[in-house]
Amino acid sequence: MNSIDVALICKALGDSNRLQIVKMLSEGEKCACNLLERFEITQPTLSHHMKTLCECGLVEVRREGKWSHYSLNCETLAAFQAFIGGLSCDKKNGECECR
Amino acid sequence: MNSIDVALICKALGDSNRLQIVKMLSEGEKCACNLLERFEITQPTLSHHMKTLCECGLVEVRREGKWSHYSLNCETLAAFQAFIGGLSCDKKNGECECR
DNA sequence: AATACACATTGACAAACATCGATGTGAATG
DNA sequence: CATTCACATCGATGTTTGTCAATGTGTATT
Repeated sequence: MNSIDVALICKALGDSNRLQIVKMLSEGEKCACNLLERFEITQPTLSHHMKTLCECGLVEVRREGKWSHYSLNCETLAAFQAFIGGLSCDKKNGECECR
Repeated sequence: MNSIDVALICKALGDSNRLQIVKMLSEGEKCACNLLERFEITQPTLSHHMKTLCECGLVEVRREGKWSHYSLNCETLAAFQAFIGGLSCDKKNGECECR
């Protein structure tokens, strides 16, 4: 997973509502109407957020009749977790090479 | 670490330049001028990005004479990694309860 | 003290974004 | 077939954001 993909996912998670949605999906698959119940946003806004989450690859949708079931994409989530988990806070090599 | 803090960090990482900066800081402390060399942005823009990264707590600064040395904040990074790492893609509980 | 350097702040602006009401679409139901 | 339901799309709007040129601030150097 390259940096552009990671940045897209981070941008998607940078909205509080979308982060909450992802947290809910972390508990298991949810349909749109169940998600909508838990937020103080309108249905078009939720639909827009789900589109954003799907487009970055973090969320996938399973259509069944009238309903849309959303869940986290295992492959994307694992790659994203690997990227974030790979960051280190070591302070080594602190010399400034200016001038 | 609560969801608002995580969303702030994600928003900060949602810009490609800032994500690249964080990746560089993951290799060790860097001063602003060394960071500036590696991006095609002006100095005020870099300064603005560093402020964003510091305000979400992910980056900390050490001033030394004319130079500002930036590095990742271990505590914040660990908490963020724990949050992201805690997300699960299990598909359990997929029943839609709409009507 | 005058100058040069490293970085921050300000002000401006175009682009992107979150949100909503209105409307469209496809599936189920009567 | 008309209606209802679940969800997507469209168009509009106010807000946020990334970027830059200009300028300010504090430190080192001459």
